[in-house]
Formats: sequence, structure tokens, C-alpha cells
Amino acid sequence: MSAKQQLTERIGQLLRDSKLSVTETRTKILELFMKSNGALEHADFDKLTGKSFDRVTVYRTLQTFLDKGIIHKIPTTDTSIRYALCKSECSEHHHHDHHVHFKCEECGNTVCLEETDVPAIHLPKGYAAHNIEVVVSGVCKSCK
Amino acid sequence: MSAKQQLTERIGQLLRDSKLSVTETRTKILELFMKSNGALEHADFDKLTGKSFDRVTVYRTLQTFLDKGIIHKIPTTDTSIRYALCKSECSEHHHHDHHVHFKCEECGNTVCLEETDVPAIHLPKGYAAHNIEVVVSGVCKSCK
DNA sequence: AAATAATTGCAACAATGTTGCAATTATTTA
DNA sequence: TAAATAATTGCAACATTGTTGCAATTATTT
Repeated sequence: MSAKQQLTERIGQLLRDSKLSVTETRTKILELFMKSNGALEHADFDKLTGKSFDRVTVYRTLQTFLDKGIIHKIPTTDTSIRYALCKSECSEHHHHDHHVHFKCEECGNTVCLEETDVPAIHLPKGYAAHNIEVVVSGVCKSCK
Repeated sequence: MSAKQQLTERIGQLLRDSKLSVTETRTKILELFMKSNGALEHADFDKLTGKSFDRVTVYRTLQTFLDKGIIHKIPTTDTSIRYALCKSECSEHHHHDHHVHFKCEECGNTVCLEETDVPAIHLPKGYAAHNIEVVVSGVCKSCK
């Protein structure tokens, strides 16, 4: 079995596990996530697939993946929301997204730093934290 | 001198200090920032001013304030970028925005927790950090 | 108070995101 | 495995958000 076939099989399994139909769009989009080593934004899917899918379909696919805990959003200060694959600990009802995100100012790429834990934050009295997002910007390994 | 007049005078001074003309739009928008205890998004200005200003003017005003270091952006995972006033340590060329942002899931309000410092993050080898953004979501003081 | 410089608002556009519905594709059932 | 059912896709149409050029207005300077 070729590497390509293996990837397709793995993606199919992931979709079935999430109780989703295995379709071309979903397979292709997951493939893009798995091949890319960073976060993707909506416009990337047009670029990377050569607009093979309708914009609406891409929006709906991303939303579905979010709902199922397959991908997560990364906060930004620009218009484009970024998405990245979740690790296996994430599920439909519980995200364990406790890693740091890094955005490189040189190449513009955003990556998940899985090894880097989000530190505990000591909030003022009366505040209850459910989720902590850390986005570091600077220069990445490849660009320095 | 009334409280209202004092605020207007303070705003005028802030604008002059930043080498900006003192106009109605800018004064009004800064007034909104100073009166609100949280971050504002573009749509808020329409709501709060009853659409007294053209959308374009509001966009340009916010951009100008960003450039001058009067306000800063707060990252989000939704479409709307949020803005909040900078403290006095910020200037045109250097932001000292090292506080934590908190978004309440109940009331939707985002606030700057000035007292809460951003912790040091230990990045993997090869990564250089310029800026660290921390956004905590949960339940705020008023909503718990 | 006039001259100059900066800001505003309009129009027109571009990009991003959403909804309903009919056609297509995937899954289930027999 | 073919028909029935269920889900997904693509289109059209629209809503929202953000951008640019330019003429009219307003603020600052001389």
C-alpha cells in the first residue's frame, strides 16, 4: 500500500470515527491539514486546491470539523481566522488544546508548539478561567 | 469645569500629544473607549454613536489610533477584531502591552487585566519571541 | 482672516461569511 | 448489490466587513 493510500485510509478512519460521511471535500481538506506543518486559513484552501470546491462547502466543512473536535481555531488580530488539526486528546465535547501557538513575522506561518505548555495564569479574584490561548509572535526556526 | 469638560480636555491633550488634529470623530471615539470598561469592536461604534459616523471614518480612525499607540488590538477567534485603550507606557513605536486579556463567555465582554502579567514562555530552540498574547476565556467577576 | 494641511463622507468596489434549496453523492437497508 | 434513505454539495442570492479614490469639509498654521 502506497503512502498516499495509507494517508487516505487514515483520513477515512478519522471521518468514520467522527460519524461523518467520507467525501472528497473532507478527505482533500484533511489531507491539506496533514501535509501542511502549520495552521491554515480559509483563503489557503482556494489556493491549495485551485478552487476545486465551492467556498460555501469549505466554510461548512471547517465548521463541521470544529464541531467534531478535529480542528481548532487559533486567535488572530487580523481578519483571517486560522485553523489547525487537533491532537488525539481532543474530542467532540472536550478540547485539550493546551499548547502554545507561534506566528512567524517573517514567513507569516503559524504553527502549534505541541511541546510548549500553556503556563498557569493567576487571575484576579472573581474570575474563572475555562480556556487559555497563548499566541507568541516572533521569528521561527526556519527564518532566523 | 464639569466632569464632561474635563474628559474632553484630557482627550484633546492626548490627541495633540500624538500630533493628531482634534476632530469630532476622534474625540467621540476616544470618549467611548474611556467610558467603556472593556474592549470595543467595530460594530460597537455604530451602536454607541447611532451611526453618526461613516464606517470608513471609523475604520480610518481606529487605524490611526493603532499607528499612534493609543489603542491595541486583542486577538479573537471570531470575525470581529477587538480594540482597547493602551496605558501610558505605550507609544507610537513601542507597545508595552504585557497584560492578560479576559473574555467572558456569559456577557461577551472582553477586558484588559492590567494587574495580571503575561508569564514567560519557554519556547523550543530556534524560536525568538517578540510579542506574547494571552487571552483567557471564562466567567468574569460580574457574571459568576 | 486667509492659506495650507488634514480629515471626513460618499460612491464604488473587494473580500469574507451566511442561508435556502435543488442536485448530487454517500450510506443504509432489504 | 440495487433501491431507499440520509447527508453533503454547489449554486444563487444576500449580508457583513473592510478598502480605495476623490471632492467637500473642517482643523491648524501663517
